[in-house]
Amino acid sequence: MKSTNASSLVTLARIAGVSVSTVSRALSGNPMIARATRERIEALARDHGFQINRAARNLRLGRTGAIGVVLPLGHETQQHLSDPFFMSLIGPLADALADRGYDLLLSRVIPTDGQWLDRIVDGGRVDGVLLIGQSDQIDTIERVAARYTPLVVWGAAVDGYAQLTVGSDNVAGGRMAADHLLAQGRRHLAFFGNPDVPEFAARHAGFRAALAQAGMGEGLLLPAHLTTQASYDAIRALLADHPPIDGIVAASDVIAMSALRALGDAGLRVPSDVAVVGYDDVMVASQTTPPLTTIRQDVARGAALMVDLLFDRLAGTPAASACMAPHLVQRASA
Amino acid sequence: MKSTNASSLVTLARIAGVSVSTVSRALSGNPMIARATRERIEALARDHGFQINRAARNLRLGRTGAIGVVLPLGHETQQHLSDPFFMSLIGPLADALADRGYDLLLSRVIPTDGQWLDRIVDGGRVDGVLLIGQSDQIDTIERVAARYTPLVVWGAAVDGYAQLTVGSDNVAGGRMAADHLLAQGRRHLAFFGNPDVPEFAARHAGFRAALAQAGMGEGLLLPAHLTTQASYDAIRALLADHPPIDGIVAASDVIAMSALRALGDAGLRVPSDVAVVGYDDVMVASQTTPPLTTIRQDVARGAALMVDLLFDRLAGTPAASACMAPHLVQRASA
DNA sequence: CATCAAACCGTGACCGCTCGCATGGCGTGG
DNA sequence: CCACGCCATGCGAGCGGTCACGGTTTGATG
Repeated sequence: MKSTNASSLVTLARIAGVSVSTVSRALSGNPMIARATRERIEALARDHGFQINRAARNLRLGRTGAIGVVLPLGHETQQHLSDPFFMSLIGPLADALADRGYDLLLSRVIPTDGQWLDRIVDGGRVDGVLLIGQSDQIDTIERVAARYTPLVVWGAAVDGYAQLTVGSDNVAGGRMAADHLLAQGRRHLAFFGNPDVPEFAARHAGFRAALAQAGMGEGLLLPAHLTTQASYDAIRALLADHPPIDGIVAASDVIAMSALRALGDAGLRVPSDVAVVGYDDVMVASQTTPPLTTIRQDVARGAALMVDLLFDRLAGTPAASACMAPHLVQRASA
Repeated sequence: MKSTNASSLVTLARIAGVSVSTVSRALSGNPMIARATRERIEALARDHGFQINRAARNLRLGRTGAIGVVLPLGHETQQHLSDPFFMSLIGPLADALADRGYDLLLSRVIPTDGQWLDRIVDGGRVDGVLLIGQSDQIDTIERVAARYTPLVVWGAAVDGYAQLTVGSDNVAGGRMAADHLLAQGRRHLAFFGNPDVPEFAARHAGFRAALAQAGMGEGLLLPAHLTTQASYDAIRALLADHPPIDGIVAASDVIAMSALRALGDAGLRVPSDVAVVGYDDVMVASQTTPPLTTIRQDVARGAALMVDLLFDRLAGTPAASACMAPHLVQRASA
């Protein structure tokens, strides 16, 4: 008997022969309503395809019912491409938020001033914010996080910063990548990635720690940008000097892919001449030639964690930054 | 004087010394309000960081202020990975909708029955729906499109179907890819892709048309799935028979990348032994080895078009499906 | 100086929902 | 048999806007 969509609670109430408030309570599972009544009303609602008006409900409850998911694109102003790793977080986030009855309000921002995040949290359009990556905006984020609690960011937990973060242990990941290369007998390692991005800085720190521990010095640092063309160019330029490199740790798979291509174009073979390990294990990492050895982060778990922490914050429950252990996925590039 | 967020129209009205309705009208640009008054109120609103409560506004106006962007994942039930091409559409869509003051409500659905789209459009949570891809759900989409007009789908315009679509000319694209291979002297062509997806079917049609015109017969069809592993396996299996293939048109870049890897693993060189052309020109297409020759679709323009058409529909203006010309991006794989 | 439009602005109802409080019905002890 | 308490339900205000309608100025005009 799927009839025309009963437009409001009053319609349903009239049909059921009870008051509006009874219907409201029945549908929201309020125990004050007798079981029989509730079940009768629920059945009626189902038959008439009735769904509560969220806008009205949220207005009354003084909330928006939406969570902002924002992608800051601070480090890549020339192109609008977003990192495939971050894009892959969005799907699981959408699912997790939907499970909790919240809408996901997506926005991308290219930070032009220090106020971009203030505008979002003060806009009154969301009950909380999930930041996908710190980009090079960690200070702005920190300032806002100090006054706005329902904010969770994917990225690095940096000492002295209070922002609530979820991420993998980037130091461990960087170390893992370097150790893997060292274990293969590689001796001249380079790290490709812009250390202005906190996650990359942490990976670089892990990389250096591994080298230091092995007594291999500092290693080389190439602060490659995230855009593919820029990093390709930078890598080509570096390679032109024929530095004695036999192992590369890339701060992301995207950079690793640029490296793969640059190495190939420079006549170097991977992994025989130089081994490459990436970071993230994005979907295409297994499809490169050779398939990319990389440090995997658990996207699905990370998304779930971010949402959990955010709702802890919304509920006033104390919440602590979460750090997940990354692990090495060995393929052919190293 | 950025003070505490003036919480409502009445607060601002009190501050401005006018009535609530005047503030409402001033802020919505109603010409009934004197210019001076309006500007004064606008300044006040700005100073106090006041932003209109969208939930209340939308409730009163009887709309939701949100557009649903939905990713149907019909053809890839085992994995949740979404096609990078579709993911890349989301960013520009978010921007275009934000420009129009609408929120973007993202959801992914794995169609389990024929009602998934009905639930979305009848849910009353969105004013319109943008479907990212037809997947294998074209009939469900068509049924809903017949009764629900604010619906635009990215995909193929199929003869006899009334749904409003935006997409590139897939037949032309498929033909273009095949012609490119034929022009290089390739004679034994194969098409990799599942023709249950309407866009892929159209690309395949173009592929066959090109072969027919060149008198090269039908070509080979491998209905590869979209998941990378499945398509890789299928391609390896095909290659194991050593068919006389010297050119491959892949229905998407993701499939092309699987093909590249499968060919390499089978000891075949690209492009000398077999040339490969992909479809979409996703970000990583330029990073494969060899870089992928592919058929490019203009994502940004497509996103803008989808939003334009949707708002035409919302306004009651007649709108027609749009078809954009694809073009060949020649790199090294063919 | 009275009159009247035009131009502005204020009043109040209402969008659909939630929840504090009032109310009705019924079982039970005195 | 009545007073009392408790449980299930109804009443109505109000969340923050919008807009139809009516009221008040203002300036031009007879």
